[in-house]
Amino acid sequence: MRADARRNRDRITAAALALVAERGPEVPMEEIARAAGLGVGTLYRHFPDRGALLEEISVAGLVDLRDAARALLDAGGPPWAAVEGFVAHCAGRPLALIKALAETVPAPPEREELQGEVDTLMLRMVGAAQAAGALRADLAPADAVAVLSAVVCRPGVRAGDALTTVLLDGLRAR
Amino acid sequence: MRADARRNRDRITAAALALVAERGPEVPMEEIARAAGLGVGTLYRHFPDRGALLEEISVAGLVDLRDAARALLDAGGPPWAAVEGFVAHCAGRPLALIKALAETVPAPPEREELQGEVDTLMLRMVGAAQAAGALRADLAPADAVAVLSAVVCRPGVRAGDALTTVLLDGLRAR
Amino acid sequence: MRADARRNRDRITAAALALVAERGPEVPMEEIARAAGLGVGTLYRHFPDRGALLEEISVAGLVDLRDAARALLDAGGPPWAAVEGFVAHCAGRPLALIKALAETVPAPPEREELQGEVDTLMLRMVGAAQAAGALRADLAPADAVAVLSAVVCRPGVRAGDALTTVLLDGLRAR
Amino acid sequence: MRADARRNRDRITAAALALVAERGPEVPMEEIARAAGLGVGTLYRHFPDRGALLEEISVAGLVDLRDAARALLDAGGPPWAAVEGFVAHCAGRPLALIKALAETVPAPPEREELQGEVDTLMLRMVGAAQAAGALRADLAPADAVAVLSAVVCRPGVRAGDALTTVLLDGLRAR
DNA sequence: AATGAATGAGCTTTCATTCAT
DNA sequence: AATGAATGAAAGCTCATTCAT
Repeated sequence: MRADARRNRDRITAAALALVAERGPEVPMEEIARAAGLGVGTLYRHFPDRGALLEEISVAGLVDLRDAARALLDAGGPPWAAVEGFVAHCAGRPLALIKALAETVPAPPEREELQGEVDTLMLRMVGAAQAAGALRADLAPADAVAVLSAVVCRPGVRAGDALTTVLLDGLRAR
Repeated sequence: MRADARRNRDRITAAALALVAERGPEVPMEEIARAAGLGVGTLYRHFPDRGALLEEISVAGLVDLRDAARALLDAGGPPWAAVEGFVAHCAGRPLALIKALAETVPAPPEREELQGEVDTLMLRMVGAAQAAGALRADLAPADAVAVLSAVVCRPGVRAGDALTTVLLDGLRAR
Repeated sequence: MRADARRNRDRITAAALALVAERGPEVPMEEIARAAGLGVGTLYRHFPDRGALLEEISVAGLVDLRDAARALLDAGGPPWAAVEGFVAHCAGRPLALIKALAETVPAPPEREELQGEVDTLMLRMVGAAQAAGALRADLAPADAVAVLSAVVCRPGVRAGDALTTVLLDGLRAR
Repeated sequence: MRADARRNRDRITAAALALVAERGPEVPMEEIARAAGLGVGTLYRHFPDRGALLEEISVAGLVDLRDAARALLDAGGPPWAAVEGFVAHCAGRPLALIKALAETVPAPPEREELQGEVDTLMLRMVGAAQAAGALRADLAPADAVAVLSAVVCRPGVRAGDALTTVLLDGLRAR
């Protein structure tokens, strides 16, 4: 792939991410192109249709999530620190968007798989924290994961804000 | 207003609520009309444009919220019970939708005012719970309200589900 | 169907027939609409997409062909007269167009069936003429039908012109 | 012109001929280029626009036709044999396409002239056959030429097929 | 008053053509 | 000279809204 094509592709995904986050998944393709400083035709050369573009965005988000979860688990610190670190990592990322897209765009196999990896990693994270007695034991691991996901995916969450504080306190073993 | 007109109007708002909740705020007007068992023309007789219809939905939701909050406060029970009662009341209502609309559709004065009333009532509810020592005191009331909103605005929220439990536990004074 | 809708539908098919015959099956939909004195939206209300419109045209053409063939057979005149009459009927109709469409647009069951009826009727017509000793016997009936179709479908054929004269003389038994 | 440029040009016209015959005159330029194993840029280096490419195709077809007609006339065999030879020569060539293009693409002077030459040659061929008593005399030469064109321009024509047989028999003097 | 047909602006997508690499 | 990326105009189609029936 030519260097300029690569650069343009990246500009497009960045612009799309920003605009979709701000205005929803129906922003005119032309605006995305304009925001990327390109013509629509170029956008369509890189992504055959809107679906492909949205897919790219959601996949990139999941990759980021998976990598973060994996790094925290591999770091080998205290399990609860991994949970806190994960929440901090997610805060401020447009996960709401990614989740919304995951519901809108039909999932390609690639994304199914990624979603599965993320789920598995989060389950391990939560399970380890429970095993260490840091996370309350009266929740099924899957429920704890669901709680984490739900909070972390709200637009505008920030590490240390009231919601994450309450969430982490609510999850902690007494 | 004639009885049949009233009935038609109600059918329209019900259909719109259901369809917007299910398919997003861009559902074709024609589908809303069809779901209501009416022609588009009739829909437009009741609501001059899509904005007015969405507004109606969100206003109706806020009215319901305000009335519930007010009733719980007026009931005079223990303050924490009011908080739990509020969560229970909201369960199963499409508040997420209403909130989303509130961000999408420009707010008419009527809704601004309603929103203000709801905010005030929730602040009173939270303040009372803090005064009674039931709700942790290290949170600004406005932050506690934000957390409560987050609990209540999840689509599909149920009283007693994992997230509700965790967040209410996190809000409680130790 | 309302009277005005019916009228508009007919205008659309007439305009489409003329324009497609003149400029090929890719004429802008907007031009067809304009030629019919209508907006594009109306065109699309009647035909969900270009394919549906082309289909309508080709089906109408086949119906006409079938009816003509049937009438000539039922008239009970001399078999060769039916063949001549059929050629005369077809001359000047945009059958080339219909045939071209039949190759372009994927055939719906309705058209398959019509095509079958036309084929059957033409085979009967040709078979009768052979049985009567009017049409040369060294041609398989299906070949004779193919010859007839091919000539009759050329744009611009006219009854009595050189091509039809030569065709009929060439088909006649010596 | 360099040998490779020549080769590229020929590949392009061959690919264009095949694709246009198969899919109509609106095949994307990019597909023609791909079929020729080249980039679009190279295609445009050889032909300034689509019109020029189509023109090239139709001109090449007419040149072939003219040369064949001329050779048959110059061969000095029996006039009717020239007619049959002409039909045989055309079999398998996409003359229908060439004719269609001749109607679609505005004719440059070069093609006008070629067309004129072909017409003249065919008229001479037909005239000679009439003079020899082989071709029926009750047709104007131009009409006989039109019939001959019809024979020869069918896509898929083969010497000896049903239509060719019927029409040549129809043309023959009794 | 209800209906649903007509309108036309707006968005998606395609593709001829140009031009940087 | 060849390539294939970028452009933007044009065409298909959808849908909010209006208005004749």
